Amino acid sequence: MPDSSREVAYVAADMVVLTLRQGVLHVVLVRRAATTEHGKWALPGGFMKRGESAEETAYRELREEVGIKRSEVVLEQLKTYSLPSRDPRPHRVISVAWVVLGAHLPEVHAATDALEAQWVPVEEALEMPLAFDHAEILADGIERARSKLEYTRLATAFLDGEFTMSELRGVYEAVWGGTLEPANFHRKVLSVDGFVEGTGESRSGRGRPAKLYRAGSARTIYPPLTRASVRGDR
Amino acid sequence: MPDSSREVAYVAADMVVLTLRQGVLHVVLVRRAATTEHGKWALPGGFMKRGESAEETAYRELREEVGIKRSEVVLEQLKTYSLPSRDPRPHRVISVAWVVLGAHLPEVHAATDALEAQWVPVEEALEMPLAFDHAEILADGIERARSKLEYTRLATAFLDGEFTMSELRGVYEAVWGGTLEPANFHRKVLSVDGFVEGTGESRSGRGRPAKLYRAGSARTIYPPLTRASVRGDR
DNA sequence: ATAATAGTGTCTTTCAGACAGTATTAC
DNA sequence: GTAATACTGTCTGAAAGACACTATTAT
Repeated sequence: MPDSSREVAYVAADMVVLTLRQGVLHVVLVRRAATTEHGKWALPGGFMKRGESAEETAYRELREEVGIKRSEVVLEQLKTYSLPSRDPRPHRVISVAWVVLGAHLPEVHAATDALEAQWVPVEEALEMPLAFDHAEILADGIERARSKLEYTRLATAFLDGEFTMSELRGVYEAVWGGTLEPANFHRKVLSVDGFVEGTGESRSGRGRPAKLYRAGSARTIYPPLTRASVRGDR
Repeated sequence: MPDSSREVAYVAADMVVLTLRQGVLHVVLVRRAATTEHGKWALPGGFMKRGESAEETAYRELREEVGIKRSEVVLEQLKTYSLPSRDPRPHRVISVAWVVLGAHLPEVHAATDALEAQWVPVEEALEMPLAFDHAEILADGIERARSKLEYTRLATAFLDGEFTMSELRGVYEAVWGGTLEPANFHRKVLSVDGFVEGTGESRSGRGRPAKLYRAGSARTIYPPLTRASVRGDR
């Protein structure tokens, strides 16, 4: 390539990995072992290797850094962060950020490039100082998850293959913060074509058994569910 | 950087530049002068230079390649394309794509790195074979513009500082394809707090003078306008 | 039976869509 | 005046939110 004024950059994939734990939205944070920003909390992520796409980098780092398998999660590209000031190292590093959603994701363990890795409630994580521009990425990622719940079936990515209506409502309540009126939620979800489909089975718990559903074929929900309907808890 | 398995990449900014011309949505395409994909139609774009962010690259290329000034447009980051197969050259090139919206953008002229540059109606452009993965980027960009009109004030980016309700409706009709019921559109827009604000002035045309509005302070529109309400023209 | 959870019915209000009708200009 | 465009009023139907009520289980 002739023009040496062109920048050459390392490409990182950084991930906002979200799951529900005891009904609370959590995100994975790792404490950095590398010398740059050593000891600081950060989002998990790593560098794109030769021949990889950024998406493959994300999947690989999920497995290597936090022990999460490709089949357990749904990936959604968030945004690319490219300010020269975002990384103090002399070479340029741009970050392609991802939102990663999964059901019952396992405990995370620190791999080689982290001193520590753990699930942190997002409300706490949003208050923590993070390495690089990861606080901004985290905030953008949470907001993306919140808004995508409105008009896509994405909430089902937080649940197993079969789930109850209460569990689905619980996802919305956890991600949006607050409560939703059960009757109206129920009616709304069933009125949207392809959002969920009944399995015919039920699951017994403390009270009346709940019908089970699985994710339907619709990718988007119209008309959307709206955050306007959350009732101010939390 | 010790690990040589890390990929190093050139970073391109490619742009889906949209404007309305005689009520029809148009996009800028350029015919490539470079040897790679020579002569093919492509989205305007170029490589990130040293010390630039990808956003600055986009603004610079807009000016250099198609003669559009920063103040004339609104930029919105679309997505990053990073498949190794997306560029035939031996070094990696990833593209950070942008959607660019402007009012009455000028005729475009081919700069040094293009044989030709012109405004093309998007319906035509979507049918054209384009260089690299630009056909996919274009389709994604159009869809982004269409969906963002629903729940943001973005439509005003296609208009001058002061505009009539008909002009605003014309933006929606051009981008979505079809017609909207004028009375309902009018009522809806005015019912959304901060979407537009009246200037007190009017503009005379062939019929009754139309009140002028300017963009309001709201960034998002709630409840959204919906594409469901377009009446099937086109 | 009671508590607990799941699910239904129904009332009210809001708002979108249709469309008839009025207002203000150019000619 | 007429044509053209801008704007308003009003009816109807769909759907959201509130909430009372019924259903089915475990204990």
